[in-house]
Amino acid sequence: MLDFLGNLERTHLCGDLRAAHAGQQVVLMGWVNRRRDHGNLIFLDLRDRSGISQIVLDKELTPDGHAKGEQVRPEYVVAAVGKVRLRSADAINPKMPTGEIEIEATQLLVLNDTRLAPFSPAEEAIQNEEVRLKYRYVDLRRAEMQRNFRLRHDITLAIRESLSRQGFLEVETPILTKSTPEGARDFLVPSRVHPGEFYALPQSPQIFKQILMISGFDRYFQIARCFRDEDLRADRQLEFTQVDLEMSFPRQEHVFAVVEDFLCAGFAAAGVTLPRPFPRITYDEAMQRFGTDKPDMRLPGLTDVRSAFTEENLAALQIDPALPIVALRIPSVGELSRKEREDNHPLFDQKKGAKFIDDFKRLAKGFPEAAAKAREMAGASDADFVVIVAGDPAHHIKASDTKFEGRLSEREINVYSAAGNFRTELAKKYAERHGAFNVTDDVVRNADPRSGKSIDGSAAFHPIWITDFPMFEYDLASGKWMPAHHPFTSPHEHDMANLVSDPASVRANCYDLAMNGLELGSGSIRIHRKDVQQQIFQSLGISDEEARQRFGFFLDALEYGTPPHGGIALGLDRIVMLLAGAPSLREVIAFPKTAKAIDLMVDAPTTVTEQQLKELHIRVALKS
RNA sequence: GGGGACGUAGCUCAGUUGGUUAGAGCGCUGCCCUGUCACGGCAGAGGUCGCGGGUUCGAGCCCCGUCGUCCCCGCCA
Repeated sequence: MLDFLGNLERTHLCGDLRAAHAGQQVVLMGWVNRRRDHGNLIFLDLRDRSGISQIVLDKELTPDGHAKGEQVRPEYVVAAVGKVRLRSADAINPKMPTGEIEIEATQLLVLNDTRLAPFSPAEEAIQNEEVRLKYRYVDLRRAEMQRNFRLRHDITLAIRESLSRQGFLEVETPILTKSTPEGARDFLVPSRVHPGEFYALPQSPQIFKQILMISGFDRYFQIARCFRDEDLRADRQLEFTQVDLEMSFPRQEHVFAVVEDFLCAGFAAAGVTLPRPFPRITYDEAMQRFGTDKPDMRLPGLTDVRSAFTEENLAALQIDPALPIVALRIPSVGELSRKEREDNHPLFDQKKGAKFIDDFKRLAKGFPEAAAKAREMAGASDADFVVIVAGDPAHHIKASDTKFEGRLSEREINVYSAAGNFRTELAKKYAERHGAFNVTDDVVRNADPRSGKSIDGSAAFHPIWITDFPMFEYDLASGKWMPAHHPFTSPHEHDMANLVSDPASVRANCYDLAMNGLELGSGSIRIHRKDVQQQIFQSLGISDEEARQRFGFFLDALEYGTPPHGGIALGLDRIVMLLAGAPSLREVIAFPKTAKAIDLMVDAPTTVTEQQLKELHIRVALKS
């Protein structure tokens, strides 16, 4: 028999009670986390979003409440009325924040019962992701998930406040809009009113925010939902949230300062101090030092070990002397057996025209000096695992040989990136041995978001700006230069003259923010002049007609007094994921989709009725 | 589109070389218990071994297919 709430009002949250509340009359409401029945004495752990308090139901004190206590089961929703009392010294539970007190109940109301869920929110996460997502409402009751979403709220709020303080205005842009030029597949929404025509969901508010600059808003931001119809990953969902911003008359410096301010504010909200300014490196430097444009700096970078080898060495080892020769080092891995090393070989990307040497014993037999010098240059101790990565003359891949003074060629980048990818994969595999990621786990675990205290995150989180990306990338398949970014990215002013003649030499005025091996965001100074925009379209092989059809409205807008402007967008979900120490975005998104793009709780997507299709002028033609 | 891992009770898992009636812990149900907090004790229920097909005297185990979840490549500036 269930009780009505009546006039009863909750006075406190379960997790807030302390010894100081002793003697106070309280009313708590929540879920039965656990029940311990000792016959004439029953303990209930009552849980709400704040935590847990112990309710004592004594048959002598409250025969009625005790009788209800016998009937309740875990996850029943109850209200407990009673007095806070200090526990006797031997009954104190030091493991609980509320362990010094308990509620001596005078009344227990059973507000609702429950079906038995397939798992208990009182426990750790179960392994079965399918069940967790189907019963997401139960999963979200778990303390860990409650913590993640409170963290997400705190971070988002701090970011909003920071941007508002810096003069940014939050403006909402349409969800039903037109295909945007972000390169991913669009989600389309059929128009009922306009047969055969479709809206697209935004991949980002890109064009709208640029137009807001033309409109004179000067500084815009939005915590914006974005949609991309691409396959999912642990760090990629179909819909995700970006901290999106744009500002007028900026130099790159200004964008960096704004981002560093709000990101530090977000980290501070999570109880972590991030030192400023963030370090910066160019794209070429990032490739040389880490073999990737999103370096994880918690591990040693790549070392140029060319000088460890003589020309004869290189010839004997069949290494291309014209390409980089680098060593990657994973600390404290210990000596690997031949089988262990061979198991690692699939982790090396064969398609980059590079080869590797991971058998130092063998190398030392043939080339003792080179082997010793290479290890020494890489700063390797005996326990460190070192791999040499170099160009393979036997597997010369198709790539551009175009080489500009002071810039990396495509081939060089390929060798670096083969080394960088191998480094990342090995680092993941041997994480337990080198322990370089533990510092991040420790900081995340010890951070106390709402305490007002902040712990030093400088060793745990490594933000880094990557600048001076190439404007174009050589596409092996088509043999053409393709845009590396969306077509509104401004080239460097002094590279502008080479746009058509030497596309490979042109650097883009864009930048990425990376942290711990994750791309957090990406932005650029935009093109604000119609003549430059036309040149870019031309060099990208986009015809006037196509440009007009896809973004004619935007080209028009550009002609009406467009200020120089630029901005950036950071993945909010990823920021929260890092600070929650979560292995997947699903842990920080309330209702995420599976790797096959299914929402298991609501069961979406589904077919729709013929009537709905008819109204939308849609006919479905499935491949048989 | 491709590669890999997993799928046995509600959950976490074990299951030997293919061999009788498929096990454990937790959870669940009932009874007992006034100081537990992962309470304890006694008793009990609970299985289409993801699904379909095949091999075999015999399949949880072998083979083929399929479905689902996860991870990765492609894709996502």
